[in-house]
Amino acid sequence: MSASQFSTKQRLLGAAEALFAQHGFAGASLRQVTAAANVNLAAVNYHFGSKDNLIEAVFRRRLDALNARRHAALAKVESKPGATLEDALEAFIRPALELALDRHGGAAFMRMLARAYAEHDERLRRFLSDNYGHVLREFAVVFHRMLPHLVKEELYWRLDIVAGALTYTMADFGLIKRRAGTSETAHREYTVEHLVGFAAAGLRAP
Amino acid sequence: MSASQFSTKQRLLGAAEALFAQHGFAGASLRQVTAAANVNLAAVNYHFGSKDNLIEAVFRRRLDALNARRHAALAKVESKPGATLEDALEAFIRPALELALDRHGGAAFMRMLARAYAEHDERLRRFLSDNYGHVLREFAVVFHRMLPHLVKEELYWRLDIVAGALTYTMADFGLIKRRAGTSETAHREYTVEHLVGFAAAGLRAP
DNA sequence: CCCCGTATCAAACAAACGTTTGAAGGATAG
DNA sequence: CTATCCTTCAAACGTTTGTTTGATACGGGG
Repeated sequence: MSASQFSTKQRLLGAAEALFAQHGFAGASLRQVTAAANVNLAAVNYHFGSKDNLIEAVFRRRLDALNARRHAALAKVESKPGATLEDALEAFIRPALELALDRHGGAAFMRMLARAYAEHDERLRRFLSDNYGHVLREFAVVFHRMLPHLVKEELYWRLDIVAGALTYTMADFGLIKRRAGTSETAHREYTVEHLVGFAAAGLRAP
Repeated sequence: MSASQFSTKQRLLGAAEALFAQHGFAGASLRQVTAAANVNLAAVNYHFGSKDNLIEAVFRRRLDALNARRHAALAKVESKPGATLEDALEAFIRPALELALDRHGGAAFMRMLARAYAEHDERLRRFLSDNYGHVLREFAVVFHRMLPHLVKEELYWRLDIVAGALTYTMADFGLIKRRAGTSETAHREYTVEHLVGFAAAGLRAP
C-alpha cells in the first residue's frame, strides 16, 4: 500500500508542506502528516530523525533552488552597467513569485514561509539565517550601494520588513485565482512589476 | 501571592497576549500562560470557559477600541467633501499604528494579529468577520467609491492582501526601536505617511 | 543457501496538553 | 456567628503529542 509514484521521503515532504501551511508547525501533528502521506508514523523519525529535522528538510527542498536562482539573477544584474534598484528587486522577487505560482505545492510552501516569517521563531530564524543568509547579504550589499542615503542598520530592518511583506503578499497571491482572460505569464509579469514598485517605494523613502 | 495591581482576568489577558504573540495559539500552552500570569491553571477555564474563549477575549480587549476609532475616523473623512483615497487609508492605518506603538502590550498584540492573519484559521476568521467585519465593509464601500475602476471582487482581495501586509509590517514596526533623535510623534507621522503611500500604490494599480 | 543492511510496521513510551473536579479561602450580607 | 457567593487551589481526568522499540518483510552479494 504505497499508492504513489513517489518515495516515502518525498511523500512525507509533500504532505508536511501542505499541512504545515494549513495548520502551522505546532498545529500539524506527525500523525496527521503520516496519515496524509500514507506512511507509517515511525517513518518520520526513521527518515528525518525528528519533527524539527522534517521541518528543515521541507524548507531545504525549495529554498536551495530559490536561493540559487536569486543568486544567479543578482549576478546578472551586477554584470549590467546601468542597473537600477528595480532591477535588483526583480532579481529578488521574480524567483520567489515563480515558486509561489509553481503548480506542485508552490503555493503551500509560500504560505508556510509566510507563517515562518510571522512566527519569529528563534530556532527557525537561525536555521534560515545560517543556510540562506549569505544570499540575503549579497542583496543587502547591492541595495546599500543603490541607497546610499540609508545607514546600514536602517537598511537592514527595512529589508527585513519588505521581505516579510513581500512573502506574505506572495503567499496570498498563490491562493488567488488569476483573473479570467489573463494568461499565466501576463499575470506573472503584471504581478512582478507591481511588487517591485511596491518594494522600491518602501526602500527609497527618506 | 498575586504580586500585581491587576486582577486575575487582566493578568491572564496580558500574559496570553504576550505568549500567543511569541509562540502562537497552538504553541503557547495554558500552563505557560497561567505561570506567566502568576495564576492557577484552572483560572483560565473558570474566567473564560476555554482556551478558545481566552483567545477571543484577548482580541476583543483591543479590537473593540480599534474598530471604534477606525469607524469614527472614517466618518470624519466621509463628512469632508474633497476626501481622497489617502485620507480613507489614513483612517484605517493611523488607529492601528497607534495601537502598535502603545507601550502596554500593543506591539505584542500586533504581532499576535499578524500571526492570526498568516494562519488563515477558519474559526478565527469567522470570529473576526462576525465581530468586526462591519467596519471593514464600511471601508470597502468608501474604497469602492474612490476606486471605480476595480470590480468588487478584485477590490476585496486587494484589500485583504493590503490589510495583511499592513498588519504584518506594523507588527514589525512595533518591534523596531525608533531611530535616535526622532521624537515619538515625528516617528509616527513619518510611518503613517509611508504606509498610506505604500497601500495607495497597491490599491490604485490598474 | 545464508546473511546483512534497508525499510516498514504495530505497539508502546513518557511527557504535555486542555479540561474537570471537589475542597478550601475570603469577603460580604443578614 | 452563620450563610452565601465568588474565587483560588492542588490534583486528577482522558487525549494527544513526539519519540522509541522490537519484530517483520524485502532484496541483492558472498
